[in-house]
Amino acid sequence: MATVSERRAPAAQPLPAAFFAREVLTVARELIGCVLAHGPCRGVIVETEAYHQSEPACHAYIGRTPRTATLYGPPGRAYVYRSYGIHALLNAVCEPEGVGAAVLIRALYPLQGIELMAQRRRTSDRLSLCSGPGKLSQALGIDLSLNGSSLRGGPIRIYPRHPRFREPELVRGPRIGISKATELPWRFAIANCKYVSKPWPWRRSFV
DNA sequence: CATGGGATTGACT
DNA sequence: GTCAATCCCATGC
Repeated sequence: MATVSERRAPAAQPLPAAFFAREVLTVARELIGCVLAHGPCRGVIVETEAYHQSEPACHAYIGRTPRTATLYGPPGRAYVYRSYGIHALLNAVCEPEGVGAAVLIRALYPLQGIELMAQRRRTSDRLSLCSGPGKLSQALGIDLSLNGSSLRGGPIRIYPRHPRFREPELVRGPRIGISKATELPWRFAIANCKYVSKPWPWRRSFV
């Protein structure tokens, strides 16, 4: 008879840089269900958006500047920037080095470190702990100093979806909070998930 | 050097 | 539904 330790899956390694070096839309889709960790806090990624230098909603659209240097750098690093003067938004840099592209992590299903998250967010409502890009950064303690850090060997890590969790059913739609390239359906989320930043007003479309 | 625009959120009408 | 908070950085003079 198999023991518990034999039955348990081996400890997962963070996603390799090669995972992020692919097309940003592919990475945005496949990051759904993966686990984001910082310190004692962990959560399942339930919502993402893709950004690419070829479209004007992406910061990298203007070319390489001090601000966008991280976006054009090697894949598998964190691009963290300040939004509206208040919030730190976390992205995963994608595509080969030299291409400006990233996936914005927009919402998590909290797994571990929930008490600390609640303390930082000043709420105990689990649904609103990480249901937005600014919220999840606050909950996990992610700030601008982590811009450029590795998502594999740095303080922030992203782990693959646990094998015993089945592949999530996804929905897809236009990105939120942007004024340019609003027609692109580059937002992804787990279908019917209550932990996303905003519900899907449109009819469900499967990926 | 001055200005303006946000990949958001929470409080309020 | 409206709106302000607040800061980094790109742009233009």
